[in-house]
Amino acid sequence: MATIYEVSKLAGVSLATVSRVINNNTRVSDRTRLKVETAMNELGYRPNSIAQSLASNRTNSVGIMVSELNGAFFGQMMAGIEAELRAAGKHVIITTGHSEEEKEHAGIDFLISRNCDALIVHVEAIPDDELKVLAQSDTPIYFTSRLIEGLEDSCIYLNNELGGYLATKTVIEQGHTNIAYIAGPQFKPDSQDRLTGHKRALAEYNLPFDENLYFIGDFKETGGRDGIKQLLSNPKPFTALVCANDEMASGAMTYAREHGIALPNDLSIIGYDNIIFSRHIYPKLTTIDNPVYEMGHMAAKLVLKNVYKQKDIEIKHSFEPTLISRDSIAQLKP
Amino acid sequence: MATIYEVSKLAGVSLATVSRVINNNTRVSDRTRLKVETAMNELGYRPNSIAQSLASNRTNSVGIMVSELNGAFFGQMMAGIEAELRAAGKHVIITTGHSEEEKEHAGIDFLISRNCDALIVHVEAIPDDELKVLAQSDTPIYFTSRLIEGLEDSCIYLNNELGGYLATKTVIEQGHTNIAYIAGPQFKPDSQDRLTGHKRALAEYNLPFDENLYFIGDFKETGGRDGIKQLLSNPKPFTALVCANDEMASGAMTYAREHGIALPNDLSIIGYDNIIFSRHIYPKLTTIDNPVYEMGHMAAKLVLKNVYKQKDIEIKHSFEPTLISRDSIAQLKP
DNA sequence: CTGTTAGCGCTTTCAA
DNA sequence: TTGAAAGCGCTAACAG
Repeated sequence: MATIYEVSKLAGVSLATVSRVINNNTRVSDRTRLKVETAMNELGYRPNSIAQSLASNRTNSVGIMVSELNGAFFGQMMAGIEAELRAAGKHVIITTGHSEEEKEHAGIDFLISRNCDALIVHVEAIPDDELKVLAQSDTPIYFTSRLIEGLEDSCIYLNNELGGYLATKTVIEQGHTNIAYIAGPQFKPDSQDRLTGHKRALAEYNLPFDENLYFIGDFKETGGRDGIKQLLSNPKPFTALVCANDEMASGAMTYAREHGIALPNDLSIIGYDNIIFSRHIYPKLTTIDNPVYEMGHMAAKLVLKNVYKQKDIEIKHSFEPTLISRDSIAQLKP
Repeated sequence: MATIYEVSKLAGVSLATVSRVINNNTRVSDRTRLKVETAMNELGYRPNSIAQSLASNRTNSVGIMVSELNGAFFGQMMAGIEAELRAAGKHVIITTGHSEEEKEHAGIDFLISRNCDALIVHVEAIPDDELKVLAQSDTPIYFTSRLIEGLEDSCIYLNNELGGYLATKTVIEQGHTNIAYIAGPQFKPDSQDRLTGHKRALAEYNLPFDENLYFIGDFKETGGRDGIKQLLSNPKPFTALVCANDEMASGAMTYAREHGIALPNDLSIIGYDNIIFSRHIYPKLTTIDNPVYEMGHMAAKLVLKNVYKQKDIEIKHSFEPTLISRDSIAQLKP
């Protein structure tokens, strides 16, 4: 591979000049630039990005940590981030945290050690105060789907409390009063907030929160299956089921159907996230839209603005969930 | 951030010695090693991976290119690769090709320019001969889900012809003779092979291939919708529908149900890939298992063995698809 | 507008 | 077993 040195020799200029044309540094005469470019083409020269990074202390790469590489939610998130960053000539290094505190720490350490210019991370297990410590690091770090007190400017988040409220309110307004709830893992802030919203809606309509109608799932299909199974075995009957995400709703629907429960007539179900396949399951799932893709974009923009100093970028930190009405909720006839 | 130089001063040894303990180079006395390690801890020293890369000409990173970041198929692929590589202390740089020739070229160029030690790519648009040229590059490059003549040792692939054959044979054996087929984009080798298998099964049972029962989709839900809509409007009736992937099968199912077609009694449907949600749609989709996760693992192992010279790794280049029987096929009563 | 010259932080001969 | 020293390929003052 040709180096900058060979280019400079062939073009009859100095190293510095070659470097200037590589970096589009303005102060190069057109004639010189042409000479250099010709030499570069002739040699098939391509800058060594490692050397560039070492010398400039910039890698043009941003580290991403998601919980899982597969899974519709994180797919959307990554896609949103990558699209924006790539368009700006930056690239992403992706790693996973698997929602485990230790692995999340390892992932962040790893990304920092790769000299990323910035990090965009979706952390679920590490508590807020440790995050605040991490945020002191030389590497700027931004958080998705999470609002950390004191670090608001580094967060892009969804109003999950509102989403949880919306979901439950929606079924209540269809006449349901016996409403079961399958929550996500309670160490995850998202899950907590959604649950809080659920309780607020209940309270608003003077409905009690009943432990017999409550189950904590794992945010996966199995959580939905296990949840509805448990709920069905409790003494308390219910006509509606609110799930803290679409995967669990899907799992619950499959189980319900297998056990002769007609959907949505015998049981109304609402999900959360509006992941791609929610409209392809049967009945089509009514759910709460979580604009993950847009949030991914915004997180990337935040980096572009703060770290790469791009101008004219508007940042929106807080996103609002919206109701997506489809076919999985039946109006309860009195 | 502390550098190796400061560590060497504090430990009272040379740079070279510090470097040796970083790299577990054997020839260091225990006493010296201890001194150095103490100094490293004291300074909170962490090697600068960029500098390491520049000096050693090794980045410990492997570049991955997939078509999409979201999508169940690629999620599985990435997860398989990353899990294996990460366990070996290597990491991944991920980029996308979007199944477009130009973008795929750009993606590969980009990864090479990042000095990846190797590439694992899922290319769909670039033709074989260009791939052979790319394979000459200094950066070793491996291919998933594709068999390129002359580059067999660099490929991890599925026998898609067999899968296509299996799918169609399965519905034939349930008594169906009027079988529609929704193919994937025909520039993709996978799609071609699956179609070839379909035709072989047809031929084996002396069934004609009828253009009226054939549609080319886009491998997405919309392809399935558009496909079945078109097929239904053709004069030729059919009792079974073979889809070249699960997404399209799902789209077709949704459309069919919306139009009063009972599944699977009025129409049997079989998919391909066995992506996660295929078991959660209704009716549960009978499909052909595509062991993407395992293939991802294997691609990573190939890199570990060939590039990082790890011993005792068994490589399997060719994978076989298998039938996953679920509920979307009905036996045709004569 | 262009060239000179220090490094960036580390690895890797080569000698000792 | 250890150290000295020459780069890896490039950027970024600074001087001209």
